[in-house]
Parts: sequence; structure tokens; C-alpha cells
Amino acid sequence: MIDNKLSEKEQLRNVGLKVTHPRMRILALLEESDQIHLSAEAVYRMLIDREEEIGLATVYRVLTQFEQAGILKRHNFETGHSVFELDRGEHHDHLLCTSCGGVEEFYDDRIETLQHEIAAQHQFEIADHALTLYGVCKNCL
Amino acid sequence: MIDNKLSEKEQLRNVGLKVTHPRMRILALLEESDQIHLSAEAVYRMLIDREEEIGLATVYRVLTQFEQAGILKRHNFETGHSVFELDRGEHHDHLLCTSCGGVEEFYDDRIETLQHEIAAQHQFEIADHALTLYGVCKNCL
DNA sequence: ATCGCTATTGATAATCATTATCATTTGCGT
DNA sequence: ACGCAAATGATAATGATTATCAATAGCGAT
Repeated sequence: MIDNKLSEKEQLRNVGLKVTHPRMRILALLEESDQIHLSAEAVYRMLIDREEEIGLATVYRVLTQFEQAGILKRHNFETGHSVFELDRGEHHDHLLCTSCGGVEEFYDDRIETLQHEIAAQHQFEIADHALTLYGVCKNCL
Repeated sequence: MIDNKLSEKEQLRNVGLKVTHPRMRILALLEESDQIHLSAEAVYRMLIDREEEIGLATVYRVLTQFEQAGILKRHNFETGHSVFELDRGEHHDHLLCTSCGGVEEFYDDRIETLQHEIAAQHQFEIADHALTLYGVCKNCL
């Protein structure tokens, strides 16, 4: 729909990125996808499957630009490759199923508070944190 | 000292690993090093610097064997490569300084408890978890 | 709408950490 | 000391990601 496309263009302009086809395609894909977390490879394959022309190098570049622009968050789980998700501004942590690879999200204020408390104890200026619980999700049990 | 070497041999035998020179050298290095976390590359370079003969492939293999045997813990921080530390049996989490690359450890019972609570809420069978706070340590500030 | 210049793209090579291959060597029970 | 399976190490292979660079495409000025 047109409104949606316009807002995507504006998103790009707002962060100082030129509006190009690859960037539009990738942003649209991320917004339409029902999967929260996508790897660069996954984005590339999905676009190729849609018959969209795109290069793998461009996907990596654009995802990194989006991350720097605050449009995306990058996560590095223990799997060795990065996944990206749209940054909706709400911090959260992850439950990662080692059986199906699925990811659930959670947020707990008490844990956040404790983290800041610990950082303060260590005179540590905390910039970010990552908490990931690894295990088996209810579907896989 | 001899006692120390003997106990290293025993450690290897106890976990079912044949006592070989490379394994002895790596285990000795890990026990002597004042650095908690070492990458495979770092172990390799330190041994080469000591004039010890060893192959990089062997270092990777032995570290992985040690990990499986429970002698070591492997951590994957956001840096993209793995580091290992002797497993002294006490779980802990990490404060990682993005300025100097240094690592501090901490343990907080309240956070541990909350993690299990959250896993239970999601009907998630928790196997492991990783909590890392990223920021700037007091020395770098 | 066209021009021109710079940013962007994409095919491909390069890189980095790690793993696989395989001929040679070594630990260790006999 | 003997022999054989396990271990080693040089090197090739892999997988994810980044760098290179000529061709292309936005977009502001005309």
C-alpha cells in the first residue's frame, strides 16, 4: 500500500540514507516478514525467491547501515552468525531454543535493575547488555 | 613442580584423554597464565613464543576436547571468536569492556533465580545461559 | 526532463576463525 | 622393544562476513 511505502521512504530519509531500490526492498521485507529475527543470508534468499534482484554484499552492507541508523538491532547468539530484527525501541532479552533454533523474547524489570546495580558495584559504565537463556522450548519438549 | 605435572596427567586420564605432549603443554599454559580468558590463537601464539612445538589445528582440537571433558568453559562474546577459561565449577557472568577488551566476572544469586523463574514462565527447559554486560571499565574511564 | 557527479550496487576476491583431510608420528599396552 | 590405534600438524576447505572496483543509479542543479 502506498502509505506504507511512503513511510519507508521517510524512514530512510530521516536517518540520512539515500532511497534506493535495494534498501526499500530490504526494509519492506523486514516489515512484512512474520519472523522476528533474520540473518543476512535469510534476507538474501527471501528476496531472491521473490524474484527481486539483489546482491549478497548489498544485503550485508544495508543491514549494517540500518543497524548503525538505529532501524535494526543486531544479535550475536552462540550460533556464530548474526541475526537482525527491527528496533521497536523496547529492549528485551532472549530465550533461544537449541533444538528448533526458535527465539522467544522476554523483558524483566527486576533483572534490568540488578544489572545496573552490578555495573555500579564494579564502577562499570554500562552501554549495553545481552542476556540469552539457552534451552529447549515448550514445543520441542 | 612435579606434583603439579602429576595432577595434570591425572586430570587428563580422569577424563579419558591420552596423555600427550600437546595436551600437557596446553593444560600447563592455561593453569599458569594470569589471563582468565584465552582464545585458541592466543594459546597457539603463547606456545610458539615459548619455543614449544605445536600446530594450530591441534590447539583448536585440544581446546574443544577440554571443553567437552569439562576442563574448560567456552564463551562466545560479540567479538566473533571464542575464548576459553578453566572451569572451576563456579558459574559466573561477565562484564566486557569495549574499550580495552578486558573481562571481569561476577555472580549474583538474585539474577540466577530470576532467570529460572522466567524460563519456567515460558515453559522453557533451561540448559545454560549467558549474561554479558558491555560497557567501559573503571580503568578506561 | 536532462546532465553530471557522487553514492550505491553487485560480482567476485579476500579475510578471519574454525574445521576437515590425511600422511606421519607417538603413546602405551603387550 | 613391537605394533597399532589414537593423536598430531601442515595444509586445504569451509562458512560467514568484508573489501575491491568497475558499472549503475539517485538526485540536485540546469
